[in-house]
Amino acid sequence: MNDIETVSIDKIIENLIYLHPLLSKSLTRSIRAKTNLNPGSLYILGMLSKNEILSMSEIGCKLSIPKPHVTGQVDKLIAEEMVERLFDPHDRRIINIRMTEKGMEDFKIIKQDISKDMRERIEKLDKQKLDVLFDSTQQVRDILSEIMTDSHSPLTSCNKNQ
Amino acid sequence: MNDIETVSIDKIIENLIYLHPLLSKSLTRSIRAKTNLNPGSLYILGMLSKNEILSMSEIGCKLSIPKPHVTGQVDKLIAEEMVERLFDPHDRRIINIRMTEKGMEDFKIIKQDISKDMRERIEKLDKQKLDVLFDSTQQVRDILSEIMTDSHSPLTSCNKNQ
DNA sequence: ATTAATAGTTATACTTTTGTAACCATTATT
DNA sequence: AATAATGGTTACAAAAGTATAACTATTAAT
Repeated sequence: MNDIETVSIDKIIENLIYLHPLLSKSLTRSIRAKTNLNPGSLYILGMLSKNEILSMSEIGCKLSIPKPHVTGQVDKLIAEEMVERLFDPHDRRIINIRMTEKGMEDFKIIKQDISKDMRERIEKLDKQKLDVLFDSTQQVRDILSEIMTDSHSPLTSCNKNQ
Repeated sequence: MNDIETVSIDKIIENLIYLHPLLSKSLTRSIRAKTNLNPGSLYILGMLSKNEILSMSEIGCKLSIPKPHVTGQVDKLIAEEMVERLFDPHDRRIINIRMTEKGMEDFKIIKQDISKDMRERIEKLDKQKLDVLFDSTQQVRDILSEIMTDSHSPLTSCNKNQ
């Protein structure tokens, strides 16, 4: 790793640190204002929309949520009938979670609702900046999703008490 | 706003929603583990490193933090001697905040500390992906910083009781 | 001069998030 | 068969963020 790359990494991290509160406030605020769900359970929905079936542990692993917290969040989603438990025939300890049809429909609407404020801001951008934002968020997402979740590494990294 | 642009906006928002928990867990966890500060006060430092001087209200405005909360967070930073109060000669109601030398040095070290875990992951990327991540985080940051903070709009949008 | 508005603080209550320890049921190991 | 490890739950405590009302000091408006 040479000097130029080290400087790049510093800058990347600085960008991410700066970016986070901007996203955080906007998202959590509108999630709370416009849905009955809390941010955490919504992120589980997001993860389930990318991975059709996940066990409780896998959810905790991918989102870095301690296991007891996963139980609570999923309970809320089940109460709303947005996800369902599937019992694993091969290992009766495992409980798999999958979105229901209702969950997918609701999630779609929720995403539109919570994005309303942000949408109004984004709509003011000119075509060129819109394209840039589109491409760059996609790239950040792809790369971070690759390195930040632990799903690509052996299960051992997720076997802690979380 | 045509259909293609609408679809782009949907996708951008989906990307940001997905991105958020990935950043959130990693950052807040290491902030707690490696500093005496809480995430909120660190975000204030981040904002002050981009805007040399900000009043209490402007801080709350830019980070969407209610005013009483700003007081508490800044108090913590002052206790650590990382920021200082400057009294405005033109309007004695206003208290401006600026990072101290110590604050800048500490902040630099803190950033390195909390980025350690993330750095290890980013370092595994090949040169090409590193460059892409560098450019795209920069672009997301520039554009979001433009539209997500209220600093570009008339003060009226920040004069609520926050 | 009086009133209204602004900047910031104090105090309080509340919700959300986070962390941890102990526990049960099931499966794997020896 | 006994023990250890895993997946998940329950329960509780601590930390952080959020919201609101009431207050002081200062400035602006009439």
